[in-house]
Amino acid sequence: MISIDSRSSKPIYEQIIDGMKENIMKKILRPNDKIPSVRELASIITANPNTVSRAYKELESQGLIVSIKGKGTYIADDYTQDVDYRKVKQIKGQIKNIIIDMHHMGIDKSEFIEIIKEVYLEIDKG
Amino acid sequence: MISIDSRSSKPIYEQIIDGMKENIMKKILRPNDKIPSVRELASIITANPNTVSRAYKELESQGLIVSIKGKGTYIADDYTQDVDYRKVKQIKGQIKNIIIDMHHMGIDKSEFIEIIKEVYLEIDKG
Amino acid sequence: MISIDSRSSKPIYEQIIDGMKENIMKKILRPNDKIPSVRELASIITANPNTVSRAYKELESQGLIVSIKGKGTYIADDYTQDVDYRKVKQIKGQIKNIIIDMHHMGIDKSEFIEIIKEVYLEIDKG
Amino acid sequence: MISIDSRSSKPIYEQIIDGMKENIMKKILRPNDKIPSVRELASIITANPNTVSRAYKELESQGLIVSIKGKGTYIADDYTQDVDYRKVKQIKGQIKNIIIDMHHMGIDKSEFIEIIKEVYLEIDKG
DNA sequence: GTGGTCTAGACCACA
DNA sequence: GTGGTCTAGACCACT
Repeated sequence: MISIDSRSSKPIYEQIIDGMKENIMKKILRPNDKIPSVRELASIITANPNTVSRAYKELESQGLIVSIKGKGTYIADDYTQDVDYRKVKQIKGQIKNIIIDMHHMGIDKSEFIEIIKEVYLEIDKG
Repeated sequence: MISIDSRSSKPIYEQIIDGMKENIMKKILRPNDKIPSVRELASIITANPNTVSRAYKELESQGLIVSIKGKGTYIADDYTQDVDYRKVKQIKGQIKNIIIDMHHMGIDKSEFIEIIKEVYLEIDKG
Repeated sequence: MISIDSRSSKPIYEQIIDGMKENIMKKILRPNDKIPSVRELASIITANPNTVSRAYKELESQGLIVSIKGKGTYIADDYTQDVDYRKVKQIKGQIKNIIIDMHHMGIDKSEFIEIIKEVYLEIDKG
Repeated sequence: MISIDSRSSKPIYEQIIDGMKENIMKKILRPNDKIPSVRELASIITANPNTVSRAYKELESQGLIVSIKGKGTYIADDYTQDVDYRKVKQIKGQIKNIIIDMHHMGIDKSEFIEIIKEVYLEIDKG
């Protein structure tokens, strides 16, 4: 369900967050679904429960999942967040750097938008 | 020439790299232009020379600038890099995460592409 | 009579306590009314009897309900508690935190008092 | 600057968060002020650095402070957040319970609003 | 058994 | 020295 690359520089807890979000977007996980307990997932991906807990807490603070003491953790009912303009601004900065890198490899605007569309297709397929 | 936000979470050496690349893309810096020495730039942006040095080393290893002992540092002649498929793949991963975050805020494909176009406009203007 | 949100972060026994208090405040439950037994209520709201029992014990220790062995559980005769200054002080602490959070969202004193009044209306209506 | 009650049931990291927010609201801490490093504050309040770190991370994700690796942590420039309707709704639930508790102690609407005003005065004075 | 909190101690990236 | 990440292990509240 979630694949972890322990050799990646991306922190494990972020990989869990991203993996979970991807599963939700692809509707592999749907509202009210139960997800693995902190300890279960930790043992599946051979990570420390605290690491999984941190990811779950972050997902909960973003309103994507709901944790209930003594019962378990569930996908939230309404997982559509409001548009966070601070976040959009930050993402625009990321995109700017990507565009500049692409430019230095000779990839222009239309080619870049093609790449974006490819990624959308990959998400839909995967 | 290069603006540093010391309160950003992005490391200063990366900000220098990105700023330099942006200047090259905007043709503010052209091939064979002389750029400030490590110490000069460090004093201009009030950073540690070690930090500037790290940025220059990175830029040189990417072939964007050339250091000539006893003369100074220059923008490389041919600064168009080859398409590095490993890098493209890594960027696709970044884009995937951005798309998923956007999706959770209710921003779909066409709106996202609009945002990309906005960023292109901002780069051209800026 | 009492609605339980099993996906809330608030413990179920607290939801039972709060629900019971709300019913008393709204005069849906009046002094000497008989309330469901622990097992009955547990089956109604599909909770563990231990959980309901804990809530009843708490309510009884606060003097809001009375259990009579072999007969059942009843709303207490005089359910008006004395003003507990320790509790008022603790609630003031809660309010302080709420005020600070509101302030950071740009909600000032008069707007906050409006919100309080809204809640009073909702309780009267509900 | 921040007082911790280790005997309180409120987690230490929340006490740090609330204390910091209070200091910001009272303008004891102003934008761009440097706050104690994770290790410093941990030693001042005799808590574990991880605990302080968790509080700082939460404050950063709320946009109140900015952490810079290798430099330190600072009060954010613009600490006014948008109105978060999910949070307002959650707070309304808290207020509802407070109102019900107050009612059971014979404290009615106008008296309750008086208490709110008292808290505002205490914050301004303190 | 489930999540929540806390401590202790380690290693890394950055300035 | 500063923050960021991770592990290991402990205790508590809730079901």
